[in-house]
Amino acid sequence: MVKKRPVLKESEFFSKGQLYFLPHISIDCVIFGFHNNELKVLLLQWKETLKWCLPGGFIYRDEHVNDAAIRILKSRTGLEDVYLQQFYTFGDPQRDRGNHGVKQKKNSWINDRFITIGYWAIVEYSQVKPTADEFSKTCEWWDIDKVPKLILDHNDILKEALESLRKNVNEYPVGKNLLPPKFTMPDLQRLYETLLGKKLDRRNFQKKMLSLDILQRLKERKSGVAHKAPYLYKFDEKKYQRALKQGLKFGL
Amino acid sequence: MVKKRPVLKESEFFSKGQLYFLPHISIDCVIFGFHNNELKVLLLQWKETLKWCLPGGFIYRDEHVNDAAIRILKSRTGLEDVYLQQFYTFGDPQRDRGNHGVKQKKNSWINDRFITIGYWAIVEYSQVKPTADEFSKTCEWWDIDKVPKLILDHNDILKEALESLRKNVNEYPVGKNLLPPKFTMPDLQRLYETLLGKKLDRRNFQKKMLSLDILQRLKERKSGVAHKAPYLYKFDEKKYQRALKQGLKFGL
DNA sequence: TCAAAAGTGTTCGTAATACACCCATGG
DNA sequence: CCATGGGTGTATTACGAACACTTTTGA
Repeated sequence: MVKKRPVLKESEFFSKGQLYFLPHISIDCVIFGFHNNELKVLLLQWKETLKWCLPGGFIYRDEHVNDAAIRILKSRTGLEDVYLQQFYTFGDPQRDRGNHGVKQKKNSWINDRFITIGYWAIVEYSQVKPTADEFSKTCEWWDIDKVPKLILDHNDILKEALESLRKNVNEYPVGKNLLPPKFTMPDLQRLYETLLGKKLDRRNFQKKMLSLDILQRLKERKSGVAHKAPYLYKFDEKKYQRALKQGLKFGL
Repeated sequence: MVKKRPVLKESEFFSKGQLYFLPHISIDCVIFGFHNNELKVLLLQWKETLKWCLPGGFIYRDEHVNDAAIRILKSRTGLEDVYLQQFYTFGDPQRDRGNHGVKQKKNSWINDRFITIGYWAIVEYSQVKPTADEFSKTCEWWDIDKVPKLILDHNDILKEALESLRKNVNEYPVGKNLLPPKFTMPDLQRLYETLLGKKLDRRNFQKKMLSLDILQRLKERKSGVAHKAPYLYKFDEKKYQRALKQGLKFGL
């Protein structure tokens, strides 16, 4: 169980000269969603500079790094129990060499060198309530192809996260996390096509997905659509969990 | 180019009360070798407690984390330019919960909580000169199946490293790094069998390896062996590099 | 009524798997 | 001289890729 932590304002980061957080170490989260057949990523905009960045935060001195990532994720999305994956730790001493830094206060601990631990998460778009933090003006979804220049090395981090996610696509059924509970086969295909960046054959795709034996076709069809109405599917929870344990391969 | 760093004794870790290294962050290296058809890992033994651990170290305040890993690796093996891979960052606040800690000096910075960044390396066994550091008595190769209880969570780290290495086996030709320049096809097969933990068919293995078109068969055969003398192979440097760029799949 | 999208099934080629024969060597 | 390990080739299978026809729907 993850310990509850108060949300601190910057003025409360210190107690008797002692920083609540570990110095020099931060966490950055790349939060992916899927909507309108587009892959989205959640970004924050700084109040003063109006520059964009990945949601991130620091680690309490007695907090598990993974718990810190969960906490940060929850504070920006409102979601718990999401698929969250640590993918790389960025340790360049000049991570701000691109000159998109956010130096704000002189001699602040926040201007020290930071090593950042990168996590990515896949979440159900419609469930997310994007929530800004104390330092930021807004928190918004961005189309992955339209992401602006971010602060520090956050564009690099995003790039690496995407690569890591793509590698996972063939080993983990990401649909469960990125799609709503009920979805159509074409929906699922769009998702994979977007993630993999290539077109897939409709029929072979369906065959492969069904052969994994983790989907359950519902009797209903999608209503109010043009052309022939596609069936709705959902993940069969039991089979899904069983398949996860023994590790399933996609090979798309 | 990696900056040269002096090897500091513990008494020299501080200058005017300022620690040379980043606090709370360490690096641990899992260094793999292959010898006598067995997968080996390089371990250090502490002088006082005689407990074993992974080679590790700290990060200079202005040093790239990857460079720190390279530096640590070189100081324990004498090798540069090895295949080194960051695989996970371990962030449990009670990493010493197993009670195999090495608390030595009270109130020392070294007893603080540490987050450690894990790297694994694959090296050519015969090229390595295992070298102990200031704190350790010896530095030795251990059979991967006979590794003793290590300090802190180092057994976990080793386990994760092995898993990460195994995942890489199918995407990276590890033979080049783990075998001597000249080797036989059975040698290569033993390596893969050890890494994957399963027997492979002799003939299919050879077919697959040759089909990758990165090996070059030499005219010589291995001498002084019982039974039919196997051919020697080496990696064709050009083809090897070309294959690496376009990414080759093994599927073993 | 017809274009566009969805459901279903067949063929084909390649790649993985299984397996058999001959050759060389040291004990 | 034969048991053991190594070199090479072939049959079989499985899976992914390519592809065709029918059905449904709203504009």
